[in-house]
Amino acid sequence: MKPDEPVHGRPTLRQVAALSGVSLKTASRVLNGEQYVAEATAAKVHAAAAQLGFRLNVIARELRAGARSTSVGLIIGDLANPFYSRIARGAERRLRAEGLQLITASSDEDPQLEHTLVSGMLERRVSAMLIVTSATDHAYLEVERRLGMPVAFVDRPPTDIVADTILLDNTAGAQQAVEHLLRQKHRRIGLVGDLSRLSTHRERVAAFENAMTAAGIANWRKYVRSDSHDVATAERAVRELLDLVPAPTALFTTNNRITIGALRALRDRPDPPALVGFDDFDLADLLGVTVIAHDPERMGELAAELVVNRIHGEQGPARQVLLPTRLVQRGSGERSRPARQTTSRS
Amino acid sequence: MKPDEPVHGRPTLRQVAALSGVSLKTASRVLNGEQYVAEATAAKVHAAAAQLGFRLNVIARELRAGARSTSVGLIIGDLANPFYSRIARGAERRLRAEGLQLITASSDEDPQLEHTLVSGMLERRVSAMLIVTSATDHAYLEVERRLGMPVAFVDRPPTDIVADTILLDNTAGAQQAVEHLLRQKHRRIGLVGDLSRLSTHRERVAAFENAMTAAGIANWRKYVRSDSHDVATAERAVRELLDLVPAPTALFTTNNRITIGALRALRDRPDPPALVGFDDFDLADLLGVTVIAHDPERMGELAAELVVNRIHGEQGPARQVLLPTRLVQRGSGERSRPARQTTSRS
DNA sequence: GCTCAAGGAGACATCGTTGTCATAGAGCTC
DNA sequence: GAGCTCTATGACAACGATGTCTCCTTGAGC
Repeated sequence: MKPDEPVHGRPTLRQVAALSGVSLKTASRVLNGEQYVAEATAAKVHAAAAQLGFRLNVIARELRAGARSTSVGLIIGDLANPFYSRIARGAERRLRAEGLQLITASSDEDPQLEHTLVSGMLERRVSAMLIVTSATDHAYLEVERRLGMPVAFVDRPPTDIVADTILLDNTAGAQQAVEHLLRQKHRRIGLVGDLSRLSTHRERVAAFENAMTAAGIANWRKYVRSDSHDVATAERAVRELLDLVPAPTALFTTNNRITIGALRALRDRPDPPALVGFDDFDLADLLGVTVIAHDPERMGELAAELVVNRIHGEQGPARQVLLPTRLVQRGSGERSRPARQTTSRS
Repeated sequence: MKPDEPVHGRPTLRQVAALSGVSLKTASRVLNGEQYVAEATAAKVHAAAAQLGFRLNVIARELRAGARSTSVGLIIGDLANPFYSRIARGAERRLRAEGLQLITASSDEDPQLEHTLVSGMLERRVSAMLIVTSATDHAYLEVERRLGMPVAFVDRPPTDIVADTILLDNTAGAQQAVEHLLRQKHRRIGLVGDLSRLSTHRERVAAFENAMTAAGIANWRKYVRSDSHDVATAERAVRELLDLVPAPTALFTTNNRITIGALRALRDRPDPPALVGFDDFDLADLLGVTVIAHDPERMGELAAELVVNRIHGEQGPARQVLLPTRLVQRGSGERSRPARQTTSRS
């Protein structure tokens, strides 16, 4: 009487079969709804399964089938940052439509941790990876690509390999921001930026630089502060900028958290500088914050779309998708025009 | 020459063994860092593994080991809602410390979808489930509990089974909100609430009712609007309330999205009512919104902690954890005291 | 009465690993 | 040199499921 011996632990198909007095295979047939099973037999098996609380083991099934698993990995910086969680939401939506399960992990923007997490997911045989990378070394993924593992990069391109990539048009976005401020006669425009390691940051700063230079402004570098990594450090960086003499009359903040840090720094200022932030965010409208908006959920969806196509066998060369940004004027970018410019000749 | 035949697809340990001319088991030993392997052999195997781009199949390993998998499932309403994504973040942090991988899925507050998602995760043999439930029927989980599957409910208790549960002290929180408004002589206090199906909503409404009744206010029911399910419907509900004659002089909104909807509705009002919202949120401080604050990340962490203990074999009865809330005054709940009360006798 | 098709059920191998056991040789002790 | 330990390796079964193949009954058709 071995069959029903392990009273403890989750029942297996073998136990269901034993309890209902049929073979393993017949039990399998019943629970998978295959044909050529007598009704009476099916009833017995179903009863046994219900009694034991049996559930098919999808893991074992997938192993046996040798097919790819039904999960897709996503690495983001921080699940609690709305920018990322929206990417995740978009990806989840698209994947679910394919019966795929999203597995998300936060890297804290740490390249080492990112690598560990990606490896863990690959060892768990996800059928594709979506990565918002913080790393600069992706060589380890080259072999994966050759083995046919679909990998899509989101928001930031890989540096040393070729892969499907979904990016924002950072250059156009930053340009929109700066030109908007320049049109209003701002000349001393501060920039508060993210970790310089991140490509998004670098592109936005480069576009800033180009626009400033094109406008004939020379000393812009003095008003650039990079490497803010959270709201608090951004707030400090903004305070620093505002304490300069002469202070900037406008600010460009390069992501949502930095914009929020800036808002905190500006809270009690009697005559706050103009502000344009990259990334839209909840309540930006109520706070009247002018932003460079885009659609993170769409980005996640598109990234999922790319890997889904690869999973379905698409073979073509790596694709690059560039998503547009748009300037949304809400007041903070249009206020406090520098009436009497002090024509600072540094 | 069968071993290295499948050039395509991910290599298996068998192929690594064949390429390096050792047995399957020896290759396994090398890649798992076991002892009793000659250095030269180990080198050969490592070389072969590197050449093929081999990665151990954790799925197969776990199947073989018969042990529980290293993943834990989490069901939330919506990944893009900061309240939920913070819960996820907290859970992720705690689970990672145990080497466990979080698998998150959004139920859109749909009981049917929730059931499907939970079943899918159980079939994927997660080693525990964390659930922010939107359902009222959890009988199907009773058999799981009996089989030793750790299940923790977060934010909302199960109705028909006993399980580990982490809740906010909704009663105290709502009471804090209402009493705060009552102390300032508000008598016509409106409530805008979530789906009445959700227990959190019902508890908050019940506490509201008790506080109002205790204060001798009779016609409170007229100012209650439930079943807002997003920002837009909440905004509409608030506009409705404000159009009543006499209009409420204060509002209590029962979650973050509803508070945001209320803020939108109040935006252009010359003489906005006082407002206290349940749930803290990003920028509430800048907007001067008085809230009933708590710590969703902590909630996720504690839930993870509970199931981790169960996974480690803890056997005791189900635990109930109640997390405190606190009133954070920021202005919106303290403004516009009803100077001349119109003593409306309805 | 015989053939043949179709329904119904089981034996067995297999997916990619690892635990257990067996084996063989080297080096040591007495 | 018999007996032992220790290192290094391999054969085999097993985890939980399913694809393939085979076998046994029936019943229809002639």
